[in-house]
Amino acid sequence: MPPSPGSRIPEKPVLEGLEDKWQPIWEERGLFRFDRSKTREEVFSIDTPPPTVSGRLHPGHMFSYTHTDLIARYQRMRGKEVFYPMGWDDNGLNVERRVQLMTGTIVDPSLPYDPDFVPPSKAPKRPIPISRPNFLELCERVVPELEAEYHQLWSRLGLSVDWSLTYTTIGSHATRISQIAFLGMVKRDLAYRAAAPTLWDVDMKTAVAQAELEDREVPSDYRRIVFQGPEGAQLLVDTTRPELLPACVALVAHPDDARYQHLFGEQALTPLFGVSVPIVSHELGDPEKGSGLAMICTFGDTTDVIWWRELALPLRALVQRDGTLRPVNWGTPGFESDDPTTAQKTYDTISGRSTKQARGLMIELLEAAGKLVGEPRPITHAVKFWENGNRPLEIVTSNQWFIRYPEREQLLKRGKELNWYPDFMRVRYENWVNGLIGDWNITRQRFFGVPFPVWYPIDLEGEVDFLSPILATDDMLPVDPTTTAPPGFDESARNQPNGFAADPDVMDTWATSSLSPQIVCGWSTDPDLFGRTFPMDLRPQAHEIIRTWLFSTVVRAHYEFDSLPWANAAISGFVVDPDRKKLSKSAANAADDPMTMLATYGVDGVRYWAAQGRPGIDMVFDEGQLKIGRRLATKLLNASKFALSLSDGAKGQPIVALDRALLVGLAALVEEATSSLDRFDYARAIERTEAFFWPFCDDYLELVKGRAYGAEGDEGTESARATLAIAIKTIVQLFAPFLPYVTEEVWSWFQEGSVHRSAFPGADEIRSRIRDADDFELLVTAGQVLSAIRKVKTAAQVSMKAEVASVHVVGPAAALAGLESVEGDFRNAGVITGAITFSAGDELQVEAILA
RNA sequence: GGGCCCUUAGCUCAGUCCGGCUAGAGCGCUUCCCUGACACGGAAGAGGCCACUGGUUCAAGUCCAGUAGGGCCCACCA
Repeated sequence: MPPSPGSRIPEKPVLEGLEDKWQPIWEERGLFRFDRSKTREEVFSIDTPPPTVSGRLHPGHMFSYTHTDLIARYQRMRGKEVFYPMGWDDNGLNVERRVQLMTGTIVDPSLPYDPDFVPPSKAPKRPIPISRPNFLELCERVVPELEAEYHQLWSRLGLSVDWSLTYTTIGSHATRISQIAFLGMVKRDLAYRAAAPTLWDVDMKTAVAQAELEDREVPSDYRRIVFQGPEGAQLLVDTTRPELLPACVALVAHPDDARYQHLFGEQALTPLFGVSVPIVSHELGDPEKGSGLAMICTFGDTTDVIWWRELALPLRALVQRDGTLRPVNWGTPGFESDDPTTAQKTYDTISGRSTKQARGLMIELLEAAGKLVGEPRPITHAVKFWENGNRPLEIVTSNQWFIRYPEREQLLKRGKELNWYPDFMRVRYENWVNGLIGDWNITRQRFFGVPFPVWYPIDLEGEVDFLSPILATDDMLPVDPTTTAPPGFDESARNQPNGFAADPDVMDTWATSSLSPQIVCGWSTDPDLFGRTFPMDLRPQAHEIIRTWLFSTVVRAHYEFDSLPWANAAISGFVVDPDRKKLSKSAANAADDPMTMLATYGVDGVRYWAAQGRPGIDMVFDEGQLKIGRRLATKLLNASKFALSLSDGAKGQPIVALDRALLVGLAALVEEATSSLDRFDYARAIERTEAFFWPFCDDYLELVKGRAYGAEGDEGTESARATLAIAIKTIVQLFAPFLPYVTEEVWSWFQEGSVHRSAFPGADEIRSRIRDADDFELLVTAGQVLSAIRKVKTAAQVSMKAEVASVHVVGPAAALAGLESVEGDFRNAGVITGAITFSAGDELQVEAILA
């Protein structure tokens, strides 16, 4: 028997302080602790996105993470044991860059470890070069600080995460899982090492994956270069990259291009370098572009790579990893020339220069030699950048680890198996799958990341064989090959002839993130947990990383388990500013600082705002919505207080027609909220609940409060009290996933335990209290009558408690029959002292005369 | 170049799947009311060629075709 609420309801309930009151209690009681005795059928498991801890916190973080929590709290109330871990993505280039900026350091792998190194308190202008081990130490110190910031925000926001299940993508567990999965794929020949042309960021000096590319429009100039064709003919070739002329390996045109048909199979001579190159045809040649004849260089862009591969052209690579042109001896194999002396003299001018510097010099040289035709023609074209980079990517050839992509059809089939919310997001996945080129390069030439658990043999001459890896054994994992020797070797053989060399690289961050289900569910380490949580129920994430995180996770689960990693993917939208641009991380202002928002509008207010964002739909950041959320929370507090004080110890049954009408609407609401939340459409659920709640306060409460105040034992009074008790309990539960703090507070006034572990209301239970003839319309009509009476008072500019002498209601007979039963409630709510009369008519009309 | 989504009141959005009363809500605005849950409140009101053009239909915000604008994803960038 719950204690009487009267004693527990505060005189003046307020929102302030509810977070500080309840959050520690939830934590202390382990309310969201995962109970691993539950079976897979009883569990709802969530593959939480581990946020990259490198950026400034902004409203978008609260937005999408609230969405997931709404689902988690709902599923928990539906009786599911929710498996809701949280990860930190502290692995990868972004964090590495952040740590470098924060500490004012830069890694120089050639430096020895300095055990006494301490970074200056204020980051210096010029970064201090430090060793790789020193840098890793800094990361280990700084990253937890970054994570603490996020943890503070998440727990304040009321995320019902089980914080004992926290993981990091650089931690030893994630490292071990990444390495086990990697070695397994190598053994099954699903991962392999190869030298290949690779998109390369010359500033960060690392390979960049297709998924991290971004096109940017940049200005450039077309220059028209004169090649010498057969029999001295002049061939005009347009290019934006004249500096790559010495890397030219062929000229190409479309097979149907009449202007060049007679030249296919012939040779041309490059100007200045005198290199003989074939004239070839390929479908990708575009007669509309420039002269229709293009030079193929190794490598200027990804089309060059396609041409080079498909036409089996020779390699004449010049661009180095730092973005400069490497030294070349002209006249030697690979660089044959009709005139090696001129070629060398020309090339020496640009050798060692950056591609940009070389471009200017090459144009001058060509001009001086009379090999340029016409003026530069400025264009703007899309150039590939690393999404966080500053200079265009170059293409260099190096040794990299690749994961083979599954067959396209299989990937598309997985995409169809997955339930997408909203469904149209599947198209993005399919677009990406259909555009895949080559395999997935998972190598990064970085320092802060999961190392490859491999070494390479060194022969007697001291040459490293980078294509014959020595694999770590599973019992060694996690392993850092730069500090541990491979099986069968002693540390003294490191970097020695007939010894070994460590793989110098680390894995791409997605190579680890793609294993998030494996990491959290205990794959290969905790088979019992794995059996209770995998395949997971839900992957919530943003649409921008469908092509990366979602896609790569599907690939890994496909290989490892021949299944999907989860049944459902809920894709949230972005928070955008009023210009429809993604809310910029740099445009910081007080209004969109998360902690300020939470303090100003309360957590429940902020969560209300977030819940407006429907799955997959971007939402404009609007401070007004936060105010509304706060208002709703306050209203819930006050209305609950009132309803509970009236219904204290209610023992009767809802027998009055108006009361039963309310329950009809309530049951329908519960049904709609349930089906919406089952579809991850939390926005609709709260919208419907709110649309029920306000008229409940304004009309129903006003109508019945007089009756509920009545004498104990009176049937009408008992009916109103019983109905209020049912209604307020149900409403509080429906709001609970959205407004966890205020609902928990109200719940504590009249119930034991937490609302967040209570059973979500069922429509059938409510319907068991009503009869078929009951109709919600009665309440709607009664509300209209009440509204009409208020209108008269408003028009007369008098108080709502002004007395009404008489009321005459005209309306359809069916409506009137019910309304007559509400007469007493009208009297109380409308302050009607005189007669209330009814007469039949077509439309509802109300005439009220003030006293 | 291909694709997806969006366009409804000054603002932010429901309603479109499955066509059906006079197109809804909140914010903002105007006027009024301190009534015994709430003034961090309440009441009432003004405000809309549902982007445009055609079609289907007894009936179109809703279905079909096209156009324009915005956003995003993808693409071979000489």
